[in-house]
Amino acid sequence: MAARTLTPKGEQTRQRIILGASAEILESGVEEVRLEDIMARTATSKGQLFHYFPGGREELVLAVTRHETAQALREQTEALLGFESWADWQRWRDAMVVWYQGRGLRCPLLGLLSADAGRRMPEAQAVMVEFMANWQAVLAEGLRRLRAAGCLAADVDVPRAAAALLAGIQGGILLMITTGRIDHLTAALDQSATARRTSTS
Amino acid sequence: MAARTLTPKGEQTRQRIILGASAEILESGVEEVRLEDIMARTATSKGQLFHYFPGGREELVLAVTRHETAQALREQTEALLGFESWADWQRWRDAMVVWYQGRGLRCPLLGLLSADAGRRMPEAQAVMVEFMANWQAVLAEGLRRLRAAGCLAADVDVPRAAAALLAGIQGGILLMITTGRIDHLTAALDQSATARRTSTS
DNA sequence: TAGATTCTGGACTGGCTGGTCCATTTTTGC
DNA sequence: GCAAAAATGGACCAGCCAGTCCAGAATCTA
Repeated sequence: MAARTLTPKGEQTRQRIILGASAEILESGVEEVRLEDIMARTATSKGQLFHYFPGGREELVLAVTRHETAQALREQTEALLGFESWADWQRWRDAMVVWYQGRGLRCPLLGLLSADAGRRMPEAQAVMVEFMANWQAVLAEGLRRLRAAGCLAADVDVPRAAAALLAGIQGGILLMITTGRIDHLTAALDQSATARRTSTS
Repeated sequence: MAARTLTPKGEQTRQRIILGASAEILESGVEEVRLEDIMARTATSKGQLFHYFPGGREELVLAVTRHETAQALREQTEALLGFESWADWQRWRDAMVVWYQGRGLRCPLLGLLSADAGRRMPEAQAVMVEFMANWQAVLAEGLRRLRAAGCLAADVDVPRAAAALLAGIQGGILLMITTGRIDHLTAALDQSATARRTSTS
């Protein structure tokens, strides 16, 4: 917020804190993470934390939220806007599964919007809302391309299908985190497209 | 856990605490609720809280989790095991939407399994896992009945469809809580069945 | 080089809140 | 009616942790 001047070194430290906090949150969840944990992981002092994030814990979490959403949106955009064939969809679907498996069935974002976190941090929630809208738009564009390529029935309501797909993904991830199983996610991903498929590849 | 003797009066107080805690959690989220809030709402003292829940906060939350999951499962079972026609499905779908709207787009359960809560309270998480499995089974039975009634294509993979449906519901609720909109939930519910429908009613 | 600015470290504080403890009152069972 | 058991009220404690503060080191700028 405040237009403060940061030296290169300062900028570096700031980034290190965001990355460390991000990792810490992924592992333990927002509520669970203590400033001390972040200090330990990033080898910083309390003075530094409040120097770079005068708003304290809340501002830091907000920065992490921004960082993670931007990252995720970038990756999804890159993957989905290239859709031109059924194989592309399959690749993306598989990549999603692998991505989460590689992270031990955790999600860097879902921990950020636990039901109550939003109430306490409206700014972070706003970021999440915007992120979801953007992701949905990207999903819609991907589906539109698939439809254009003839992989989906011509009468598919793309925006609505994208909404359902996003819900399926989120629920799949939630259930993955809760149950430790990934089959809800795969089932949701598969249903979203195969049900509307015009023909088998 | 401990086989303690409760007088009718005691049992009544215990129930009052669970109900009050449940309402408080619905409104503010698990992490946000303080014992003091529950005491105020239920007109009880700290002595009573620890008298009925020797395990303290954690035991109380566990009791609430058990209470809410049992309640939800009862309602869903009642609704879904009666499925005999397409109209039944429509009624259930509409009822789901109305139910959440009536609660101000909140969910008594989703707040209980925020990503990190599970790590801190494995017992509550286990209850949630079991609940999800049961709900999914009930959904599967509902779909099976629909298929038997000829409302769904005969080749629908019911267990997998149920998994996808559950994911869609959870994600829809999550997005409802986050964004304040209910259209993801409706899109997920509708897609799950309409895509597989054999014919229009 | 010198003064200003930024960066870093860490001791300290204040409030919050879960949990303990016990005295008192009410209910139970005989 | 009367012990015993259960229920209730609330004062008190202790640990945790975000946030404050300031002194000193490093870095920039002129």
